[in-house]
Formats: sequence, C-alpha cells, structure tokens
Amino acid sequence: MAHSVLDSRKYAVLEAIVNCYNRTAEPVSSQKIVQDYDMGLSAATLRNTMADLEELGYLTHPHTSAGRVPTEQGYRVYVDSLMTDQKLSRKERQFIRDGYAASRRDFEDIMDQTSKILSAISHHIGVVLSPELHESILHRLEFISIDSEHILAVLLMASGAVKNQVVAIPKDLSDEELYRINRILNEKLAGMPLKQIRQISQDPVKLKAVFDQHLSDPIATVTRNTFALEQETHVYIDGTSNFFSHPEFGEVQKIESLFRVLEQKQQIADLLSSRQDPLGIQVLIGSENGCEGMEMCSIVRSSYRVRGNQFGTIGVIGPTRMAYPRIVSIVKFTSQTISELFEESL
Amino acid sequence: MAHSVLDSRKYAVLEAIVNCYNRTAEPVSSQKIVQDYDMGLSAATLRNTMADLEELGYLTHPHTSAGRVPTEQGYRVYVDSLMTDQKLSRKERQFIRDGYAASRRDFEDIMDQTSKILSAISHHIGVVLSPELHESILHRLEFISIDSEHILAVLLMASGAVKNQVVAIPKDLSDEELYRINRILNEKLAGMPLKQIRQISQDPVKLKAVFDQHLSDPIATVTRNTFALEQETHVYIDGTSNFFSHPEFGEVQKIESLFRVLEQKQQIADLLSSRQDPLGIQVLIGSENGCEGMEMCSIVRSSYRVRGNQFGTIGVIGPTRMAYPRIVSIVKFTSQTISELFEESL
DNA sequence: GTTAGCACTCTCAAGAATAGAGTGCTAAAA
DNA sequence: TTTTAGCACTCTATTCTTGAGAGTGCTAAC
Repeated sequence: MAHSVLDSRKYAVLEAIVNCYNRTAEPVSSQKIVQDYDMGLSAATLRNTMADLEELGYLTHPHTSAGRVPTEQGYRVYVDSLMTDQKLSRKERQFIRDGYAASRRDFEDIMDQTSKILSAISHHIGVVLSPELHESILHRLEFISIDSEHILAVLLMASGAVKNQVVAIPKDLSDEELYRINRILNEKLAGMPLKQIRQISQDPVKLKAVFDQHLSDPIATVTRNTFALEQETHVYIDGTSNFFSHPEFGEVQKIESLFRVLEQKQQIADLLSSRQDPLGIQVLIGSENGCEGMEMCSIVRSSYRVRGNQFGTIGVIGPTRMAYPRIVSIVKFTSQTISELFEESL
Repeated sequence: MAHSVLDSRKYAVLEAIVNCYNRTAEPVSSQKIVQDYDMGLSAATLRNTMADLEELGYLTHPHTSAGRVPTEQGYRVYVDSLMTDQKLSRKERQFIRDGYAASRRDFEDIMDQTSKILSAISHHIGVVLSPELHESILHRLEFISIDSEHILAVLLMASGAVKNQVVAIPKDLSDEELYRINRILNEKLAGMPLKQIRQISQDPVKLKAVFDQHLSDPIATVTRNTFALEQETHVYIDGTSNFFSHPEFGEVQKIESLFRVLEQKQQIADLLSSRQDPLGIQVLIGSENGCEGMEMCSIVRSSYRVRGNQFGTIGVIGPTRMAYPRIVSIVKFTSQTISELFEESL
C-alpha cells in the first residue's frame, strides 16, 4: 500500500473502523478494534492514531466518551482507495439472473424487475431510471383509431421502450388516409431520435425537407401532435421500507425527510442522472448527492446500455453506513446483466 | 334524531367527542366538551354519559386519568348515523377539476393524476385501482413488428386502457401474413372481454368456432401468445409521506408496518376491491380492513366507472382519526368526476 | 515509538419527587 | 329522578438526581 497522505497504519485503522462501524452501527472504540482485529497494537496506540485520523477529518466523535465514527471524508477514502472488491457469490449472481428469468421481458418489466432485484439483494432501496425518451430512436410507430377525432399513437423505440400517446387528429381524416400517413411517417421518421423528430415536426421548413412531395396539412398536423412529447424519464423505485430496519433511522423525522424526497420522482431522476460517466460505477457519499433530505444516504449508481446506444441508470440508495464493497459489486453486476439482456434479441 | 339504541344525548356526546378528538388527536375530557360545545350540561353529567358510552363500547380510556377516545365501534356509529354531509367548497371542487385539466388525458395519466389529486386534497394517501384487465373489453389490437421472432401487440381496450405485450411469433411469418392475422383478429375478437378471448385462445374447439375457415396454425399460435395475459390490476398510490404529519404515527414501528404493506401493491389492490358494491361509498374503519399492519388506518373508497361498463376503485387511506365527512365528500366527488371524464370522448 | 494507568467526561438507565389532568363516586340540589 | 358540585384517587408526564459504564486523552514509564 503506497499511499500519499497517510501512512499504512492510519489506513489500516480507518479501514477497520469503517468495517466495524458498518457491522455494528455503533461508534467504534479502541478496545473494540483490539478485540476484533489483530493489528498487533495496543488500545492506547490505536487511540493516538484515531486522534490523528480525527485531526485529518476522517473520523468524528459523537461526544467525548464515545468511540469513533467515519466522516463522509473518511468513507470517501475508504471507497476510493481502501475497499477491496467483493465478488458476488454464485448464489447471488444466480438470484439476479433468476429475477430476470421471471420477468415477462418487455421493457417496462425489465425496469421494474431491476428495481425489485436491486432492493431485494441489497436490502436497500433499488432505483432504475429508464433512458430519456427524447434521446430514444424511433423504431416504428403505429396508429390505432379511437374515435373520429383521436387516435392512439404507439411509438416503439429501438430500445424496446414503448410510448402510447393519445393524439388529436383532424376530424375528416379517413381510415385509408390515416393508414397512408402512418406508412409515410414510418418511412421517413423511423431511425431518428425523438428529439430530432420533434424539432422537425415543429418547423415547416424541416417538415418540407423531410416529407418532400408527400407533405400535406394532415401529415403536418398529425406529426406535430404525435411528437409533442414531454421530456420524460421513468423512475422505478423499490424497497423503500428497507430503511426502517436501519438503526440510524430510529427517529421519525430522519426517515420522514427521506421519504418526502423519494416521493418526488423527478428529484430522484435528477439525482441519479447528474454528472455521470457512461458505464462507470459511481459512489456518492452522504451530502455529496446534494439532495436536501438525503444527507444521511449514500448512492451507488451505474449506467446501463440499451439497444440504440442509449444509457439509463440504476442505483442503490442506502444509509451512509452501507457495505460499499458488496453494494458496488451488486450494482456493477446488475448493470452488466441488464445491458446484456438488452443486447440479446428481446 | 330517532335512534334505536342510544338516546339523543349519548349520540350528541359521541359526536362531540369524535369531532374534538379528530381535531386535537388528544383524548377528550368532560371539561373540554363543556368548553368547546354548548351542550347545557355540566362536566359531571357528561362524565356519566361518557361512562355509559364506554360501557356500550363506543369509547375507551387510554388510562384512568385520561379523557375518552372513540373506539372503532364508536367511529362506526359516527360514520353510519351521525356525521353530516360536508359539501366541498367551490375552491376544492375546482382544485379537483383543474387536476384533470392538467393531465394528458390518456388512461394511465388519469389514474396517476387521480391518486395525486386525492392525496393532495385529503392530505392522506390517495389510491387508485384500474379496472381489471381481464374484464376489459378489447376495442382494437395492433401488431408492431420487432424482429423476425417477436412482435409488439398493442391492445386498446374500450375503457381507453392500453396494454403492450411482447409476443413470440412463428419464425417464418411474413409481414403480409401478420397483417392479415391482425385484421382477422380485430374482426373476430374486438368487442369481447379479454377473459373470454383468453379462454377461446386456449381451446381448439372454441377457436374453430370463432375463426371458422380463417383458422390456421399461425393464427392459433399468435392468438394464444397474445392473450396469455396475466390477471392484472394497476395500483396507483400517492401521498404516502403525508402520514408522517399525523401525531399518532410518531413512533417508527407504527409507520413501518404501514409502509411495508403499502409496498405490497397486490395487498392494497385486494384491500380496495374486496366486498364492494358498485358506485357506493364505503368506509372501512381501523381493523375492519382486515389487513395486518393497517389496523390504525381507515379507508374511504368508492368505485368509478369507465367506458365499457367496467369499474375501478379509488380510495383514501388515512389514520382512523380522520375527518370522515370531508374525506367521504372528496372521494365521492372525485369518483363522480373521474366517471364523467370517462363518459366524455377521450 | 509504544503502552499501561488513570483521571476525566459524557451518556444512558433507573429511580424519586412533583405537578397536573381527569376520572369516579358521593351527597346535595333541582 | 336527574343533574351537579366537591373531592379523593389514579395515572401520566416531567424534571432532577444518582450511579454505573464506556471511552477518551494525557502522562509517565517502558
């Protein structure tokens, strides 16, 4: 261990404290470390080291006569340089795969199932963000007649995602004409990202360029109405009640603020998708997530890839005191699995 | 007030206690009633009456020197025979209507929005159950090709509900053939309830009867795969975090059990749909709901009607100590509004 | 540099004391 | 016969105290 700021003993002690605290949820005393870890040092020496680590900002004291607790900064060091990869057991990997085997294999189902798997195996909150609709590539669209003034537009994306949209149509549009429009739209627009289609649909010049001699008033109207889509990302959350089992959430107000945030799905979506490198695992510790009401939570997230070269995000939200190595492995393996699932033909 | 079991004073006192307790969330003393309600009786007399009501099972004592609290049975009497209709204000009615005006007006959206409206205006939990898929009448179905072995079947119900289903198809089915099958299926099956279609699809004899000379192996296969649908009811829940503001849920364990139940959507679905008369308002008080972990909650529910003569359910889940007249009015008005919304063309 | 020893600090649990709320009962009043 | 005033009694909730225990920081010895 060639570290920059700290000597190896300090690192070892920090690691021991993080481990121990994660197990017990109690402040860790020098005594406890002597008992549980064979470091070849006395309690007094450990106390000195612990005092140093506190000086450096990696540990705190709840009060004078309490043991040490890692700070967010302490966890950061642990996550960045101390923790060792913890492979999932065969059983666990099987559990994840089985979870998907049970699902009906359509897009929504995979999303939903993923959040369930994540929460079930991590015992924390599992979160899944679908790829942004706007970035999705249109594979095909189909119109289904509802009544004389409305149709249901079904947009199937390259990713496998489906978006149903009720669309107002001009009153006098015949079934044949509608069918023709449907065909032309598929011909001209399939393969494009929705965002682009939306821009086209709202710009007469671009419309003309795309549809050329096929362009008609009804086509323009139907196109505009069909692709007037909201920017949307679905959020799938499961396992919220797992939070009740953590001793640090023994008081109502602490859990309340968290639950209030969880009900704001948009906030969770922003949280999960912000500042993200594709395909990397990221760990946001405590207040790093920047989300009011979630200061006591950490997030382990990773993007996954769907067909059409799009990215969504999965994540686990748990208390700052979580078993990072395990959770990281879970998120990593699950994001791989889900990506593979999307590679296969549906 | 011509009552059977109790004289009118007892009823008046019971009503006062329910009102007062609902306001304050504190046991109600004889003193308090003298202060707040002008009953022309002394505290001592009230105490006698209260003792009688306790004897009869309508009130309890948390302990010797505490005021009275209504029992479930007390609430039952209150709800059944005491409470007076409380009309919603113009503002509140407008709030509900505006909520729908903002929604995109497709089926899912209306469901989702309804749960939001219910929770926002009641300050409790809003729950909406979609009509059972199996009972839904197929309006039209459309196939969208995904790859050589799969299609996306889009089932549009008479109710406006949409169900997307990935369907495996025989490998060598041409687009034209698929299109032809699609047309025949619409012709033969549109207008039937899914449950019936499912039965047909699994029974060679019935298949023959329905499709007659059109029946072919591919048709049988595609039909079977398309309608192999799970029985499903979607549950939309909103406002769970409202529960944190009630003083009776000040301890974690009480709220925990509730949240664990809420995560079991199926259980909520069963709860909401059990023993229900169409279109009536029902109030389940406390343990009457029969759901473990929800003994402290009451449910006010009502069915609503969608096109195709189907029924779904909406409800509000709150603490047993809830403002029943107001909540009943909210649920009643909302179920009317949603039914009307479905009457209109989409 | 490490460690034993010890004084010191702070928390937590249990007990004691007190105030206050509200009842039930009794006996008088209406 | 019904209502009410008066009062003793019970139980809760709060505050304070106390003592045990946990764990530290410091000092001095190894």
